[in-house]
Amino acid sequence: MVSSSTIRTNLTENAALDSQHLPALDLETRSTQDDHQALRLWLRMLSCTVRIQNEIRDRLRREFATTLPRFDLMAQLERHPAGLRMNELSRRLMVSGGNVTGITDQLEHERLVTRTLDPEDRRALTVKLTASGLKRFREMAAQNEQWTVELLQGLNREEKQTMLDLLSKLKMHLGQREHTSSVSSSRRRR
Amino acid sequence: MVSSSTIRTNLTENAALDSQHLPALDLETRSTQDDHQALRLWLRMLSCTVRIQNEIRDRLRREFATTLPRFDLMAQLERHPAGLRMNELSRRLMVSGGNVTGITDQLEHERLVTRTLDPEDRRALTVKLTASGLKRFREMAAQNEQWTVELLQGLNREEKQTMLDLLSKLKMHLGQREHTSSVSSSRRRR
DNA sequence: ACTAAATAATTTAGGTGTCAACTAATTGAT
DNA sequence: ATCAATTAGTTGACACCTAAATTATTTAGT
Repeated sequence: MVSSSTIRTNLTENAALDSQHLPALDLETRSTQDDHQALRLWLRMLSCTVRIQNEIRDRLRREFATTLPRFDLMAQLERHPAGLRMNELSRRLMVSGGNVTGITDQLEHERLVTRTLDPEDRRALTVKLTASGLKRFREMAAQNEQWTVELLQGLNREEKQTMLDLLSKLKMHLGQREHTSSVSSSRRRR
Repeated sequence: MVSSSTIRTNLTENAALDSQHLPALDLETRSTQDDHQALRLWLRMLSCTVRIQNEIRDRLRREFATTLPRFDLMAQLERHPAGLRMNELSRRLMVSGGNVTGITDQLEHERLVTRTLDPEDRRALTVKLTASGLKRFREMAAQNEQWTVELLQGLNREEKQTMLDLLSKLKMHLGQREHTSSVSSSRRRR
């Protein structure tokens, strides 16, 4: 559901010390320990993601003269042959509407997608892949899949599955927090 | 070691189906299965990272009127009170040198860092936090740590540790691949 | 010593990203 | 039926980010 975006976050990891089992700790130190654990996990996650993303960005540029945002937008359209509206793309790619406008402009100019007026709702547009857009995307997608396999080789099948499961859990909780936080934050601000 | 950056990558996850144990599969289908597994893992990782990053970016903007790249650069400087040179910052933040120039410009203008000439090497500059920069950073860092604890609440202590370990392993392999790939890619291209 | 190669930092051009302000169309409460 | 509020999309201003070119300095091979 996310889309190609530039990850930007604080990465300040401190290698080494991956304490395997933490035996009973003084309860007072526990919360600070947990804090550091969360921060370290976040930084390491970000670090890995940025590395992989930078590598894939480079390869897309060198091999296909394109960019990640374009690729991601096309990926969404490939899964939805009937086309998607701008706001749907924005939601799925997790970027702002203005951003989607810009990327769609590029792709339209390259004749890889089309914008068509929605007869149901004259405010809306439907974006679709063109035939050549689809063809181009499939070439890139095949390569992209191989690249991710290569880049994630460091983990074996079981490890990948474990991580996938943990990330699912995390994602679910992030999704839940979404509403409560937007309510509380808008309340906070007015 | 990474720094705040904008993650940009293809996210196209398909919710559901987190098959827990995969019993003996037809060997022929195995490789494709693995491919999809790697791709799904990558997309889910990206999805989670982008969400967390977006949330932290928003909070930094609202509460401190700053940005992630600025925060990340300051975080590096806080760990190195003697200061860092531009190329070191670039390496640690995993962004281009030109980018570091721009962010440093901003922070210097806000009087949060200083650039001083390195007497040892007249090409080089040393960037340091100012007193007010350090004060400001510590306020933000405390909040930032609380935010990450909150955002990663979805995983318990053991789960966070597992994920940290898996990411360490992944990161190590990514680091190893670095050389071989840069060699092979430069060889490929000329 | 001299000069070619390497290194540190900046600049430039262009894509990506945000937010906030805007236009146009639709919805919905009276 | 009307008109305020909402929704879809675009635009503008500005920050970030990269790759490639540029300047200035240092290093190293002869």
